Amino acid sequence: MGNTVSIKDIARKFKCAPSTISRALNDHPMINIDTRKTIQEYANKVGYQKNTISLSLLNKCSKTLGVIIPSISHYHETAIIEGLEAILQPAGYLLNICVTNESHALEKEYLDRLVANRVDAICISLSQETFDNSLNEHIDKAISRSLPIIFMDRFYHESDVDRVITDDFKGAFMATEHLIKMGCQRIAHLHGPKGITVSQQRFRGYKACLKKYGRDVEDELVKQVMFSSESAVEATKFLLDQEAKPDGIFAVNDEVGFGAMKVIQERNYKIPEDIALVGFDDIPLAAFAPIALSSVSRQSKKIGEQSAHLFLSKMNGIHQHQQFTLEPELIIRESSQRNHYS
Amino acid sequence: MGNTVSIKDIARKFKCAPSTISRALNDHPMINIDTRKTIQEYANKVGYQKNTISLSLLNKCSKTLGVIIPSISHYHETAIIEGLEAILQPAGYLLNICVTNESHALEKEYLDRLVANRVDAICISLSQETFDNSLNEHIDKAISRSLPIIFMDRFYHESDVDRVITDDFKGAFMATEHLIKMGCQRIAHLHGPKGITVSQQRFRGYKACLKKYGRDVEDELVKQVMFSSESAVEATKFLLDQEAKPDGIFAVNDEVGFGAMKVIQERNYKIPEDIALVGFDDIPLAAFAPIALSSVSRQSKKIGEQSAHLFLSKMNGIHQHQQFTLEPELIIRESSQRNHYS
DNA sequence: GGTTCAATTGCAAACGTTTGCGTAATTTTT
DNA sequence: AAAAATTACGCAAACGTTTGCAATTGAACC
Repeated sequence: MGNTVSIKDIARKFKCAPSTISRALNDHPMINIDTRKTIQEYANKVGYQKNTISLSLLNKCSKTLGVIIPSISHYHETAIIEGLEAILQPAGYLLNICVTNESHALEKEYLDRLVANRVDAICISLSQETFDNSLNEHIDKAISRSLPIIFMDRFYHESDVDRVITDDFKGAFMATEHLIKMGCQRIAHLHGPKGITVSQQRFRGYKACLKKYGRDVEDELVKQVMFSSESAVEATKFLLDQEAKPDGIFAVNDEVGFGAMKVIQERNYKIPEDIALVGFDDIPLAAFAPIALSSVSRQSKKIGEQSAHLFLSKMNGIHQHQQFTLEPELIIRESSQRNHYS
Repeated sequence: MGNTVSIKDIARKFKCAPSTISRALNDHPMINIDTRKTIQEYANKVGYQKNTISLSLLNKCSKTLGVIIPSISHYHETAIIEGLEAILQPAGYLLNICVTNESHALEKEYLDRLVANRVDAICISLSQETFDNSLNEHIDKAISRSLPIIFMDRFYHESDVDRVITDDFKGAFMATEHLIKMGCQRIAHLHGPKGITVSQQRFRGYKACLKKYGRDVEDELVKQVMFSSESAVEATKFLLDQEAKPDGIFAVNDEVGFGAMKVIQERNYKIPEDIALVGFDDIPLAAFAPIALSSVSRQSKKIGEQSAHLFLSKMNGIHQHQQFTLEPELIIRESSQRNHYS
C-alpha cells in the first residue's frame, strides 16, 4: 500500500539485522531490554503492522476459517455466523464468508479459492444443487488433501465426516405432537424444497408423529413450497380451498409460517382457534407477528459456536471425526396455544 | 496441510527449475507446448493448487476485501453482503467479514487484523460506540497508510472519504409526506438509537416534512427505541396511552414497525384506518405481515454493489474520493394505504 | 593474560511463487 | 561456414517474517 513499513525497513534504520528487529518486536528476552524498547517505540511511531501473509506462508497456517453457505438472507445463517464469530474472534481467527446461492458451480469455485488461500479449515453448508445431485468430487478432493471440512446442516456422508446439525426430525415431531395435543384433527404440512435435508427430516418427523398417534398422512395435506413467504401464500390457499381443510399447519420454516398466517387471516379464520400454526427456526420476528408465531428453535447460533469449537479442537490436533446433533426447542406462542386441551 | 504439493515438488519430479513449472502452469508461450501439457497434466493429477498466499506476498495484493459491520442480524446488512458478493465474486475477490456488535474495541481489533492480513481495502459501517464518541484514530491511521476505506451508511467525515449511503433524510421525508397525504393528523415517530446517523437523518426527514406542511413536531409523539421489536412494543404502548393518540406512525425500521403493529392490533385499533403505519428498510417479511407493512426501501443490496464498484475502481487506480447517495423508494402497502385521500 | 561463560546480535534458510535476465542449444540467414 | 536470430530453459532475487545456529563482544574467573 505504498507506505507500509517492514521489518527490513526498521533494520535499515537501526543498522542491524532483521532478525534482531523481529525478536525485539516479539519481546524476545535474548534482545537487550533497552534495544527492545527503542525498537518497539520506533515501530509504534512509524505504524509498523506485522504482515500476517508472510507468517501464513511460513507457518502454513492462515488463521482464517472459510465459510461456505448457500444463502445469507435468513436468520438461521446469520445466527450461525454470529456463533462462529463469537468463538473465533477471541481465538484470533478471521472468517472468509462465501455465499453460493445454492449453486454447485459457485460452491466449487469458492472451495478452490479458499483452498488456494490456504484457509485452516472450511465450514460448509452444501448447496441444494450439490446435495440434489450428490456432486461430491470437489468436497472429496478437499478432504483428500487433509483440509478439515466441517459440515453444517447439510452433509452428504452418513459417517466419516465432521458435522454439526440440529435434530430436525425431532423438532418436527415435537411441533406436530404439540398440534395434536392442542386438539388439531387435520394437520397439514408445508413441506420445504425436496432435495434439502432439513425439508426431508422435518417431513419425516411430521410423518412419524402422525403415525405414532395413529393418523394417516394425507397427501392433500402436504404441500411443497420454497423457503419463502411468497411461495407459502399459494400453497396455503390450496390447503384452505379443500373441502376438508386443515385445523393445524406445521410450516417448514417461519417465513413460510408468515405467508400461511397472512392467508389464514385474509380468509377470516381465527388463529389458533380455527387453525393452529407452528413454524420452524424461531426467527426474531416470530414473537412479533401480530399473532405471535409458535416455532421450533434449531439453535442456529449454537450450531455456529459448536462448529467453531470443533474447528478449534481440530487445530489442536484432534483428528477423529466429531458429530454433534443439537436438540431443537419448541417455543409455544399465541399461534398454537389453545386453551382447551384434548 | 500435510499433502499439499508445491511447484518445487513438481520441479523436482521433472528435474527442472521451478520457474519452468510456473511458466508451464500459467501457459507461458516461452515453454514448449508439449512440456507444458505434460506438466499441466501431472499437476492436475496430483491436485496441485496454487498457493495464493505467496502471490499476495509478492504482489502486495491479497484479492480480499475486509468488511466490518456492526451487526449481521438484519436484512439490511445481509443484503449489503449479497450486493458485495454479487460484484466481487466474478472479480475473483473473497470477503473477510467482521461483526463488531457495535463495539469500538472490537472494531479496532478487527481493523488491525485486516490490515495485518493486507486486505486490499475495507468496507466499513462504523460501530455505534465509534460513532457516538468520534473515536476515529484507528480509521485515520488506516487511511494514512493509504489503505482504501469505503464507508457504508455511517461515516464520520463530511468529505474526503469514499462512501456509499442512502438518502435517509429523503426516505423519511417521503414516508412522512405519504402519511400526511393519507390524511393523518397526528403523526408519531419511533426514533432510532440516538447516536446513529440513520436515526438522526430519519428524524430530520420527519421533522422537515412536518415543517413543510405547517405542522409542529410534538415531543410526546416522538419516542426513542432500539432497532428491535421488543423495544418498539413499549414505546408504542406509551404513544397509545396518551389522551391524543397518533393516527399515523413512522417507524425507524421494519422490526420496530412490527412491534408497533402488534401493539396497535392488541388494542383493537384498525390499520390503516385508525392508525396508518410505515416502516423503513423494506425487509422481505414486510410484505407478509398480516397487514402488509408499508416501508421505505433503502436499496440495501445496491449499497453493497455500489461499494463493490467503488472498490474495483480504486483497484484500477482511481484515487479520487467518491461519494454516492442512493435514492430511497417508498413501498406503499396495506398498513398505510387509505382509500380516502385528503 | 588466557580461559570460560553469558549476553547480544548476525547469518542464512525457509515458506511458494513470479519474472527479468542470462545462457545454451537449435535453427535461420547471409 | 560463420553470423544472427530464435527457442527453451535455468538462475537468482524478491515479497516479509521467523528461527536454529554461529559469531561477536565483554566481563568474570583462575
